Amino acid sequence: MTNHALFHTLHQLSRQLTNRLNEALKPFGLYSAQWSVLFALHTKGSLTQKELSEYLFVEAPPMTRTIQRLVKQGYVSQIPGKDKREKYIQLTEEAVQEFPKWEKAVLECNLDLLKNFPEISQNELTNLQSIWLKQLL
Amino acid sequence: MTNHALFHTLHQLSRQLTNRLNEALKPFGLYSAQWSVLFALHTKGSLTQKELSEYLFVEAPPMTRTIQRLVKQGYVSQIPGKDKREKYIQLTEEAVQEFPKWEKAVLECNLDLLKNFPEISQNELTNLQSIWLKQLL
DNA sequence: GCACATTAGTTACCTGGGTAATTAAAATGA
DNA sequence: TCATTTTAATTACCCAGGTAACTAATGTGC
Repeated sequence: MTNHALFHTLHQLSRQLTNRLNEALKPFGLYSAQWSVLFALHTKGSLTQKELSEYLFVEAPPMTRTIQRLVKQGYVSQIPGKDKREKYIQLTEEAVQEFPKWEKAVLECNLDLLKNFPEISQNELTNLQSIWLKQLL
Repeated sequence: MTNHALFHTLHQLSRQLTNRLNEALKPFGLYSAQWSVLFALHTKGSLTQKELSEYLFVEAPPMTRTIQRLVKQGYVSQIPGKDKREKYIQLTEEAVQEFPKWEKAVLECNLDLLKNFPEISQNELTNLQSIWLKQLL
């Protein structure tokens, strides 16, 4: 069963990457899940929690928690929508100011993670993963 | 930054696979982390918790928890070693009996996950992941 | 032998993600 | 209109994995 190796390796890889990212974000008091939200908001602008959780393929409850932590840290604000069930989430000024530092740290982390892994392999890997993931969703 | 897609996709894939595996194990009251321990013990025989956590690249505390749950369910027993700090973990008779059912469910799950993903691609993916992971550890 | 360092395992507490049940607002339909 | 259903977000409670601090047993050096 070579299958087994496939699943096992993927799991290990995912954990390694998350751990390293958390390490890189530590100086800023941020965690990987928070970063994914901040990054999404930075590229997409204001989003409801529903839109955020759909975009990041995460269920609503963990999204609520991550956002609450970001609110507490002052990096994100919740703005009631016209539909009063919805809450629009957006970066605070402080977050917009700090963002470049965070992004730099993440990019350096990613570069370090990939430094001995040829770019061609990276692209192949991305392609294969995307194809598989698309079939699973 | 195509990098971003690489990390994001890998993370999504890993979560999908874990969720599906948990779904497949649900009828047996088992979870993915428990299965990885049961599988390791089935192929390697008796192992200390230290050996188990090193083999599965998991820290000691989560391993303790997973094992305690397996003990409670009667699928694993802890046997004090000659070195009284160590605990040897091994499958109970019940676990040995049930194992084939569990394995069948997992194999079917894996087959289903891979059914539309060509075998060549599977092998490429496994190779690329292994190479990358080896560089990270 | 005995003080000290190391090691296996545990405990407490954190983030990350999941489901089930709940609440409040909006949409629907007779 | 008003009862019913749907939906966004939350709460409570799981499992998975991480670090820090602790306990108890084993090694080490003097």
